[in-house]
Amino acid sequence: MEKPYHHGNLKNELLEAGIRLINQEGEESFSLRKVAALCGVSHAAPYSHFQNKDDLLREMQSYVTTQFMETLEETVRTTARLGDAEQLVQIGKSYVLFFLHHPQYFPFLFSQPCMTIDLSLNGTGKEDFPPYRLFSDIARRALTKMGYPESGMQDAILSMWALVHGLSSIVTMKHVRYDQDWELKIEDLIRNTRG
Amino acid sequence: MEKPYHHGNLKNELLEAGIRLINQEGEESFSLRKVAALCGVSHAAPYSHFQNKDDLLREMQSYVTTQFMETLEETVRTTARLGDAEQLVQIGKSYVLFFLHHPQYFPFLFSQPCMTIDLSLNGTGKEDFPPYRLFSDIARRALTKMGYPESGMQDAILSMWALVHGLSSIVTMKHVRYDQDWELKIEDLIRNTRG
DNA sequence: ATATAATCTTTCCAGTGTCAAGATTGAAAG
DNA sequence: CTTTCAATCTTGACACTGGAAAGATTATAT
Repeated sequence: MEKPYHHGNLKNELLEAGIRLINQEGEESFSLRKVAALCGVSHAAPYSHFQNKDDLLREMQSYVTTQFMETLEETVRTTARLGDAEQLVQIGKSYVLFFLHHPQYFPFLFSQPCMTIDLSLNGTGKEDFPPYRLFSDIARRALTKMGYPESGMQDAILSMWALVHGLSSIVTMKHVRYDQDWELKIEDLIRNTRG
Repeated sequence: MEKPYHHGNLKNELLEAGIRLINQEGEESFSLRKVAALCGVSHAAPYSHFQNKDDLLREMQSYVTTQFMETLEETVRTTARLGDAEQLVQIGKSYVLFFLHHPQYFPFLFSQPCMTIDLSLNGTGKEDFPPYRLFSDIARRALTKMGYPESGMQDAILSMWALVHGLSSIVTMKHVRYDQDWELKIEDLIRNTRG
């Protein structure tokens, strides 16, 4: 069983091995050569599939963002019957839990300028970071049904997102001590906060 | 005018040159050797004052945290006459503005596990990240004066801090487009959100 | 079967963090 | 004032990193 010269599925394996590395050791000790070694391939092989290290990291971010979106969309589906306001709470919770379960993903996704979010008034939102866009859509629908005025809509959404995103940031800090159940706490905090 | 063999004030200059580097080029392209070169000193000279690169970075974080605290404490002083609730809003605004004005500081301070925050019930808070502790103290006083029950106090503080911290995170993302005045918006958002 | 393009390896280079050995100097002790 | 010593700084080395260049191998199209 000789190892073939051509790997066959190297690009995907590089992406997944890279993400595994991020999860285990964090962004700091990440290196192209380690990822190549994990795939049993020479240190320059990745350059056939990625322009450079940053390109690999960007595609990894995109890969993780897709996972993130799938998690959120799953939550959208399973909470469809709960009503808009409660669904919004659950999306927020799902958002924070994703990072609670994968703490390394938060700095990985947000330290670098990986995403675009257009908060300008004439922005279409088409190019926005998909998780933000999903949260924003659900929030807008919930607020609209609650009779929230369109004038303060974007601000309200922004402040709710800031809460959820800030909680994610806090929950993923290594040196934050908390002796209770984050999952319960997160839900409480989101539910009891109104923009 | 020969350069003396002994620099005289190298430790402080390394810290300040390092922080200048962070502000200009960000954390990514930061290197010990560049900092040494900026101080006109050999690449191994920093090892007389810091154990290693991480040690230098930690002291830089501590230095920046002190600046941050001075900014917040200045705000505490200048808003003392405004009443507790309004003072809390201004502290929150000051928190976010600090990072709006120094965007590189946010990932620099919070990507790595630089700080301790004890949210457990029996925590004294003595070892907490000072800016969080200051915010927490002001918030507790304001909420108490407003008759907020002690039972939900920590949660309320946490959710307000999450908002402020999350806004800081959002405001410092390079690819967030916003065509209006962040300063006004930040104040609005904090003022109109209630835990 | 041959040519071409894609994929992978090898080799090299500059830059990095870190360590060890030595050079220079300020400050304390005689 | 001289000697000693510890602090500070330099030089040189090492392993590791990202990246470029050139060549080897193999799949695919013609």
